[in-house]
Amino acid sequence: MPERIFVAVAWPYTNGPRHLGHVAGFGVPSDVFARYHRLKGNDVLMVSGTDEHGTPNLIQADAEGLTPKEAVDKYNRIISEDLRALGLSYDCFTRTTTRNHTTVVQDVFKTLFDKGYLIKKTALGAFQESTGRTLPDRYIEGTCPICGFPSARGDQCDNCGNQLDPEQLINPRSRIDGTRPIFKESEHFYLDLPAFAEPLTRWISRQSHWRPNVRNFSLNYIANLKPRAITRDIDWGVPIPLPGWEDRPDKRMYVWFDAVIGYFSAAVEWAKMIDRPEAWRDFWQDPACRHFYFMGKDNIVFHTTIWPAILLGYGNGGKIAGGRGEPLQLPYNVVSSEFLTMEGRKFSTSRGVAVYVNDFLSRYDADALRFYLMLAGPETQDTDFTWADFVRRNNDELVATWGNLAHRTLVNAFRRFGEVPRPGPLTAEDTILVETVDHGFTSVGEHLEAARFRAALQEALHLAALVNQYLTTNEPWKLIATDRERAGTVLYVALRCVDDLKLMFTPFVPFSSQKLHEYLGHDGVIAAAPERRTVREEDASTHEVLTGDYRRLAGTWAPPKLEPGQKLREPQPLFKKLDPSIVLEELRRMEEHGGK
RNA sequence: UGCGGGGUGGAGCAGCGGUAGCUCGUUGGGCUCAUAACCCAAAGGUCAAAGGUUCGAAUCCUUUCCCCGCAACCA
Repeated sequence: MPERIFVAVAWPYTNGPRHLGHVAGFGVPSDVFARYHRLKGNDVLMVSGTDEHGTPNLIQADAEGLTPKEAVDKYNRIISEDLRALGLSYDCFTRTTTRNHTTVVQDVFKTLFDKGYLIKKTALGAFQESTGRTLPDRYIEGTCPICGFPSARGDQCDNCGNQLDPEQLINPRSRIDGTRPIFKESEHFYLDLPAFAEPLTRWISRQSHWRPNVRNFSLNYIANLKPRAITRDIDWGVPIPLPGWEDRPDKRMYVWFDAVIGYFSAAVEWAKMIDRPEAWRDFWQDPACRHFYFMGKDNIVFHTTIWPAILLGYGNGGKIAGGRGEPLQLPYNVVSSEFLTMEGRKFSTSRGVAVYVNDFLSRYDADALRFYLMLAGPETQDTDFTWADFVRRNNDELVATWGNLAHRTLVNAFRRFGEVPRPGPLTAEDTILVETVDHGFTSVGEHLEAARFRAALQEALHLAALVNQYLTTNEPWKLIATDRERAGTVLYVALRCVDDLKLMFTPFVPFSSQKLHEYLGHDGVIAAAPERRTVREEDASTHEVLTGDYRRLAGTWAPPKLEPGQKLREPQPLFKKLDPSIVLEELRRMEEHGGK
């Protein structure tokens, strides 16, 4: 029976193009997961979008001499094009500046307010005089009152390590424009997190399938919950839907609050987009629908405590859910990644230690990157991206093991038979190989189910190696002269296995799997590509989303039928071998951009 | 500084009380349908450091060092 699977992917921030570290952590893993579930025949909804409000976006806009809207438009376009080119199959990759998102966020806010989960409090905040905007602690610097370090930040001194409050700094100044910040009292709404401590504790305690560290960490965090501000003094964000607040240009929702609600609003948008405006309920109000969240490790508690608290508070209330159906679903699991470093250093945009996705894809294939990230990426611990390792894994593992298997099998079969050969009687060895590879749907599938992507890919590669071994031992290219039927049988068995493996590799390397599908003489799509589409909203505004039709696939997560006599198409190598000289080239390129 | 995670051959990982194992890479040999797979052999680790428990420790305990995240109005 098909299951419903909701795949929620972290929202990239629009203050610049995204680099490999960003897509390594959540982009590619979530897509592999979604593609696997679709092949299994499950009903998948995968959503995300760009996170476009907040101070860093404003600062970026100022730096480029753009209005905030112009700047986020620009980066939304770049980022969504990157994700499309990577083949990330979102059902709805949208943005936080849409009409729909505003409506949903305001509904959640209003509902929490009506239910008494919001607290009004006054706190001392720092402001930039020129703009009247809040100045986050880390954007203030000054002389450390403890050690005298002249460039201590408002939250802590990098020299002596002491934590600070920004008003303690001597000669505080804004890191944005150098002016002296003003400290004044300001009134804000806080989410009453302690009110949810008990239900959250009960809920998390039951999540025995979470990784122990995620669970323990979250329980530990809940023990010290404090109310958390959800509004700010800023003019770029979702307006606060309360009398006396909604018309104030200087008060907006805090960006983290509006962004996290995107998981819900994007599903609502998707439902409208497919002209079934209630369809989001299938995913958000069906207790059997499992929600998987993909993010970097720095975001875990957000998704295990703060976001669930908002969902618990909202329940099935508000205008959107409208008192109908079940309360909104809580996360089933959070799949967090560790961090990727770049040639031994942290990614740093300002220091030029970064490889941007669009830049990377202008020279290398998406599948090569996807393969590398899933095999050597930061799944369970921080890992280092090096160009040398990228080249090696591409050439020695992707090209040599899987690409070569597919190619040698196809080339031999195509040249000698032109079609899938009709097999004679299968030997015990033939049968065992086919059964072993068929079993991959179980073994690889179990790993994917549990989000153990590296293990899943290794298992598929291992099976490919077995088929390589089989071919070498049975030598159909020699048999062809003496025993054409046996040669055909061996090639049939190998093609059968390649057809199996094609499906197992599809979630990882969709572009080449689709090509292979066609070389094998099949029709239809097994790896649907996302596309950008324009959405028009009620207020006539438009924006672009990344979406696609992924529901009618010409393949399922099970041994396919490969009919003898099916015409093969002329094969081409699936992957490109990389010249080792690119390692130096890329390192030089990085240095030119300031990386040292 | 607190809390949590991690430090095992060149890389990625497994082992979690009985004197280190897997995959890839490296070196030498064989074979060759193929974007060279496959086969055979070999090199390479004082398991971050020190102390302790034990007949015996990557494996348990203590301390230290290093990396990372959270605490910190960063999203």
